[in-house]
Amino acid sequence: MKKYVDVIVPLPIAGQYTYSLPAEMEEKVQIGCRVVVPFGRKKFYTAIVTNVHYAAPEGYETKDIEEVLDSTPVLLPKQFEFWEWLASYYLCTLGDVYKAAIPSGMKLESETLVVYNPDFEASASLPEKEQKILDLLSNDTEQCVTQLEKASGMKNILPVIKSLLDKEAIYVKEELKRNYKPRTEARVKLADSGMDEARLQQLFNDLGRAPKQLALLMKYIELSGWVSRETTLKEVTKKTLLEKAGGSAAVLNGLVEKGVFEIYYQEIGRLDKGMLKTTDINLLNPAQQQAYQSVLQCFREKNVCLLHGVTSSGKTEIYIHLIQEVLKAGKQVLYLLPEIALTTQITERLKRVFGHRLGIYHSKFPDAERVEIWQKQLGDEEYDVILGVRSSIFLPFKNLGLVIVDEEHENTYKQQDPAPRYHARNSSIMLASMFGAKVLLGTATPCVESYFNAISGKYGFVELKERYQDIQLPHIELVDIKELAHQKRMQGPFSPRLVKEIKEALERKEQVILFQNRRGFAPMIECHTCGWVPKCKNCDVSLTYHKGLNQLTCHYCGYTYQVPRSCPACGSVELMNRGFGTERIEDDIKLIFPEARVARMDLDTTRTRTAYEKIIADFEQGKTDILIGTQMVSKGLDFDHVSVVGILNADTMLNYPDFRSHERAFQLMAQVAGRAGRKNRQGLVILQTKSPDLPVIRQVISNDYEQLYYDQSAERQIFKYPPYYRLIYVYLKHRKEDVLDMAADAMAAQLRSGLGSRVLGPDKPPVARIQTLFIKKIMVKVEQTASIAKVRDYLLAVQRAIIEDERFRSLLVYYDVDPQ
DNA sequence: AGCACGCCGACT
DNA sequence: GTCGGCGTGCTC
Repeated sequence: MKKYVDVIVPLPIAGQYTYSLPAEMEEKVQIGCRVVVPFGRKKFYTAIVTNVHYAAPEGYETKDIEEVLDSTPVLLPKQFEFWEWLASYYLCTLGDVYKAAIPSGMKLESETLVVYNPDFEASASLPEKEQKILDLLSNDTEQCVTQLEKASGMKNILPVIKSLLDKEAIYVKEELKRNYKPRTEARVKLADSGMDEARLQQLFNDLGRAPKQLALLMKYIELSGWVSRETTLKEVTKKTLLEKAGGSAAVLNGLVEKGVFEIYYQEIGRLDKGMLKTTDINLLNPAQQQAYQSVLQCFREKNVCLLHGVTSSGKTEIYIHLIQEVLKAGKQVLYLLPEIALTTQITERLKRVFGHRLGIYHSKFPDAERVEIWQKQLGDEEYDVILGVRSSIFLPFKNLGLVIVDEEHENTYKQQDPAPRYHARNSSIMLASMFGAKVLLGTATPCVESYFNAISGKYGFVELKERYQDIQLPHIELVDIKELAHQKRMQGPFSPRLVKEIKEALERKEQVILFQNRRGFAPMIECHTCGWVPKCKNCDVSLTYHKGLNQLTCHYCGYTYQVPRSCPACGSVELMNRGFGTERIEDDIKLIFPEARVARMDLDTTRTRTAYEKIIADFEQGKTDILIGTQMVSKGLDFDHVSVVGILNADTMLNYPDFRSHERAFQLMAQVAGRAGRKNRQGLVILQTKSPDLPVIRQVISNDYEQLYYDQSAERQIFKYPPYYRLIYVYLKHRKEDVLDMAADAMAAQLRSGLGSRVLGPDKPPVARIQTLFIKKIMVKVEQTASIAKVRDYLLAVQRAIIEDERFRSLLVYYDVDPQ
């Protein structure tokens, strides 16, 4: 009987595809293995097998599997179950989940291969370029286009290839290229396997006139342990041999040519083997000890526990003790951190304690490293502790015992743009429940939903109010910049009070952090005469001016524009900058304090991992006096000499049109404020705002999270927001605005017929056009008690009905479940 | 997502 | 008359 497999392809298409198996692959394939499949006319993809069966599909001819890539599954049954849950909960396809879950090195890439046609006879002489390519191919009959380009030294040979193709001198073959190449290391061994004392002596004599080669040989004899007559010689790498013997590669090559040495390549892992020797873990102070015991107590009854600990209360130490406990029981731990908080400070701390049992999964690491971690977790020597970012919830775990979600309130745990739009915190709770594992959520400023779940008894709840080593909380001073601006007493973005405090801090040789949650130079430029503002042609947003590049940039699509010399609307040459971005703050502060050493940390200055680490290291070592930055400066960093923190403009955060804006502003300001003041010294925070009377500002000043929570939760109950209701945003996109409007109205009406007043909108989102597509948003608010499966099925049914209408065929629909 | 097929405007 | 624009539908 013929065997068939059902597979997931890495594309945003619903459903799975069925392929037939050639007889020789029948035994090889298993559920969870990767296979290469032809898809469409000429494409090949790496797909994942979800089912093996004998049921021939009806209605179409199956294609054969091209290749089976694994002999054992790379996707475990629990993982697949988790993928299915994630796709259904977040309303996306399994293909979307697959794309996000698996490191790209484990998927193959299609690359065009050009093949020589030996039967070709030219009827006339070929153009020079074509002949050259053909000659190259006759030597090596299968080469890829990039290879040929390099070998011929010609640029853009595609037209040449095309012409040759038309003449049938060559043809193309679609081949899959393995992205992931194992790393190899060059090693040296004696070419003569039967080497003995006598032959060696002979060799020494022969090399008498080549002292450098002789020295190298002697070093090899020493390093390999040949002298001590060990039965198996030690492996000697080319690198160490050259280093220790002080020879050059040319000397070694000489010996290889004489047939003394042979070079061979050994596949090696990229992963840091880690220190085997680890330090003892720190003892907990009484407050930590008590919190630790309470967490353990909570886990007896509840599966999730919220640990609310003020900044600098030493939560990490509590995590370490818990991990130790779980490891003793022979289970694995997943420790999640938001990307910006995954710094060397924390990785070093954990490495010291867990040594080679710890694996780090970071998106800024090379992909090959992520592939190796994945493979390692499938093997017998898997890491027991994974410290990782959002996507590490997709790693294969065998016996997960605990998930720690540090800084659980961080909204970067929610993936925004490409689907799957999943929340790593919430998804990890599901993942843990599949393993019967526990989840610990830790933060100084819990997200309203988590706090609600904690005080309502759904989660366990532990508080830690004492700061480690009695570090005092900073003193926060409010400065009303609206009043000061009226009196024309502001120096750009700085109040006189802030300038004074910075000056004094610098005189005391202390450091300053300035926080402005906007990158670029100016959020927009404006014509002084007519008020014209340049906008992106693809998106409905004003452009940000970047002085360093002297360009206007769209922060939504990344498109850049030249700065106009004059206003295209009225011709005036008076274009002014409006508002302040981090770049402009940097310029202004340099004018006021020309002596100070200033650094800026935002998305633009930290494109690479090293750049980020350098800025941090310089600041830590006191090489910089003032650090200006976006929210990046607020995360997971402990600096010892910061005495003043300036929050330049709280209003940009507070005015954000979103039900979470006050919660988020509180979290951000509390985190930034926490950077001020260390041992024995109280730090000072200058909080500049135009709305000093807002309750949230008072709550920041008194560090009163509970009051914030009660205000926010009351508001959310009235306006039907989480945690009382579950939110789903339905996004509709279309190239034509009028079609979009009609479709959105039709869809909202149809949704309302089933869900009534739970449906709001359609609305124009703040950015109503991105990358030439117009956008509308419908908001759906459902009761927490409602069946999410029913709501999901209803949404999808309505979507299908709308797409049926031929006017709306090219309408794009996607969902954001539990939007952040 | 790609890619092919198919139907309408500006060019040899 | 055709080349090429993008709107539409399909991929086992």
